Amino acid sequence: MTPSIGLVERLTREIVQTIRAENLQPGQTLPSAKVLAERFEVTVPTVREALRRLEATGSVELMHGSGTYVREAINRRILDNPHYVPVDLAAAIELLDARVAIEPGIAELAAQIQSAEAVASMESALDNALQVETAVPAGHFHVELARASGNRALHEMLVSLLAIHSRTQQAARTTYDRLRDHDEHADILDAIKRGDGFEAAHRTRKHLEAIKTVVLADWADDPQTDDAANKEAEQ
Amino acid sequence: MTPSIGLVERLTREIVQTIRAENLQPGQTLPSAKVLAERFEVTVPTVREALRRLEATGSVELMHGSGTYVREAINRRILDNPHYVPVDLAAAIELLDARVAIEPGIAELAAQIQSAEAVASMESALDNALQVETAVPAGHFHVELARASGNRALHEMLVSLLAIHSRTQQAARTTYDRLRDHDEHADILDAIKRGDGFEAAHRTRKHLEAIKTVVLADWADDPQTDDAANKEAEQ
DNA sequence: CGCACCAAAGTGATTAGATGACTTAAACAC
DNA sequence: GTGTTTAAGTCATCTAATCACTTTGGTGCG
Repeated sequence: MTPSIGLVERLTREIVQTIRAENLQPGQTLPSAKVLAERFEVTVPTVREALRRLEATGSVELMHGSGTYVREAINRRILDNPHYVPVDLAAAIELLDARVAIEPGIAELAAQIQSAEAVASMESALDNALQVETAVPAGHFHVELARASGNRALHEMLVSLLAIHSRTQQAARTTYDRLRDHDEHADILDAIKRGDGFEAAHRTRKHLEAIKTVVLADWADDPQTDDAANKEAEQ
Repeated sequence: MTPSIGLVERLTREIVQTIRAENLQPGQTLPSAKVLAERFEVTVPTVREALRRLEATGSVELMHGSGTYVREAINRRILDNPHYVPVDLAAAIELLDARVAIEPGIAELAAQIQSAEAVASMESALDNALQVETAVPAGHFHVELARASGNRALHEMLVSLLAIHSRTQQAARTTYDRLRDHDEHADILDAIKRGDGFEAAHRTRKHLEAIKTVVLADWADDPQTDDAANKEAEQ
């Protein structure tokens, strides 16, 4: 039924199934390439090609001299393209538009769920943002908000959007006021804690639209050099 | 500045940049592995590892005896995890919930945009669905709807969601009435053509919730064998 | 005893060359 | 002109070896 699928692809699936069968958790190591090669009766280069596939999707990480480690993304459905080359500001705006489209719904779900620990995570994220120069990953308020929705697909989508956004030039240039950001997050969280889904959604939308406005304003003040931007836009 | 990044990862980036620099479009072939090896002054196995990474994310495809082809996903930001092992019905419901959360917003955007060609694509998808046993990919009404939103990130998210859903056992078992599906799609499209974003969003939400109801009903009638399901659920 | 240094083992990284299998298209025969 | 055959190009996989990095455990000095 699967007549002509390559050996590497089959091997990749077998490795994934092995990880799941042996219940290997993120952080744990896989057997060495040599051992895997013997177990699946292939050679080391073939195993390495399979591992490179898994590496590209963040399912594993190959660490020189140390070993091959299972990574979180093995449990993710939605990923960001690690080979995507970010370009223009229009793409950054597009990402913000996407967030405007989906995050209000996420906030509404979070308000309905009302998980205690999720609320705690969001409060924690609220504090962290004021102190550490927290990057995009975990601990980010919007990520915790998405986690609080209880829907892993939505959570993974938002993580992906933010990961892509962080690779954009505009990410660093955006100068959204730290305190204002904090206050608006607090307002959203407040609505969630009250279980007011409608208000949480509304505040989230306004918050993101405000960010978008700032980004656009920054752009107007100091338009970037968009050599590669035009080529991307016309396609 | 990039102290200890592997040779393969660097090579992968260089290949992507080469593709973009030479403006290679999906369907076109890359130079042979041997040529790439000489150009970047590495050996063939190293090139192959880099290509396997790109293959895992759908950016390229290696075809035995033919060549290495550029694929559409090289322009995608959001991907579905090709190594994800689908499991239980709960995950399928989660995907539908995610769609309920984001698709109404997409429909609203589509109604605001009102692209003529996008509307044509949706009408085409409407007809196809009644005739061909169209699978998940292009031509699917909901995919065209997402495309009509004008936001590529949203479009890619929906494609990813549907791709994952298609790999679920429940995908085939869902027996949503073909005619009812068509009629509800037509109703959504009708609202979009009128520019009524609110109504388009509302009808989209109702449509997806109805599908969810049917899936749940199917499950109640004929509960599946969920050996692997429980392990996933408790985590 | 405790700490620093060092050596060895394990592992991944990369290279090298060779063989096999598949695809495509050109050359050829009919 | 059509069909077959042949040859070249390409990916697929293997074998073998060397290099680089990490970790660990010991060894010896203080």
